[in-house]
Amino acid sequence: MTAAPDNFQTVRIAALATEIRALVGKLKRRLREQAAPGDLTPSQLSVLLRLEGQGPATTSNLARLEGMRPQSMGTVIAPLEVAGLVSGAPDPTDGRQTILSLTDACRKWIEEGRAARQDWLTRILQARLSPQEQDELVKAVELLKRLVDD
Amino acid sequence: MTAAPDNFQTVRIAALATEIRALVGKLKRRLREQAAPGDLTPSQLSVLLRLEGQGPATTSNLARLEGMRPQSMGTVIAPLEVAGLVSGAPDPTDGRQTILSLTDACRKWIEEGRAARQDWLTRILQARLSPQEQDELVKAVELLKRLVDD
DNA sequence: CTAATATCAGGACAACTGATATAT
DNA sequence: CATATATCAGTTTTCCTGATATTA
Repeated sequence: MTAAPDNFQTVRIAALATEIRALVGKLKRRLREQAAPGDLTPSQLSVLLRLEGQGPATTSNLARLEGMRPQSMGTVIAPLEVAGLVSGAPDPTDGRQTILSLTDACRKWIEEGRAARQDWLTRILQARLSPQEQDELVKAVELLKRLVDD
Repeated sequence: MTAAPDNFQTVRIAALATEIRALVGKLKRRLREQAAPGDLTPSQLSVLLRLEGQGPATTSNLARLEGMRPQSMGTVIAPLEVAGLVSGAPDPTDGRQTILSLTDACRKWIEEGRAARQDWLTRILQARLSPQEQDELVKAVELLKRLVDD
């Protein structure tokens, strides 16, 4: 009846992993169903955050960092260029590459958006979690980011 | 220069929401790329967990709980029935409905799986998080489940 | 010539919407 | 007849694989 502590730990973690899998699927569905027409996809948001935090990069560069194929990254970025949030300039030393960077309009948009946005996820985070719970969530997101980013 | 505290809070939460969006997209990709051929999708896992925790239910019932259309839930469940993890019996009092419940084989499979599974997510949770960080993550997952399940 | 970047074309998957048969 | 369940069929989205042009 009594399992070894190691085994108990493994069971606990496997259950956590299963919960995370189920949660990711549900969260994804909720985010999509609540999305307004002009909203950015999670992938597009991730790219903008990365360009903001780490400076200009190429398509292949971003694709590697996001764990995605260059072809897929191309389709993620194209709408961002059309929307004027990202602009591409040819690398002067390597004709194959195009250096992508945030436009000034995008930086402004990010700052304004953070202050003004009242979308579904922001609303329920604010309305249904205590400040302490919000802190816990911030920490957990950092943990998961570490695992996913490798 | 100094914003009101409320505004500061809103900015912080909006940033958290953006991080969560980006994280969900990346986690989903990682889970898919690491998935073995016979693995269940997040939706299927979520259904099994729910049937395990709350007992038998119908397709529409599950669809509502998961925030999904009944047609979509049908395609989620069909492979589970083929695999013998879920079985359907006609409701004796309402001929329209089919009551879905876990098979004994599935209960056994869940328990064994939790003890033995060494998939990608379980591995990195175990290898790259301290026990304390694992606890933090468990708490955060509970918080998000509460928000998503409504 | 080999390797890397970027892009074009088509495919797979998991959700979606619309329409239909059946039962309440 | 109005409502609810379940399912058939086709569409959309976002990623994928394979193939190709260009440059290092």
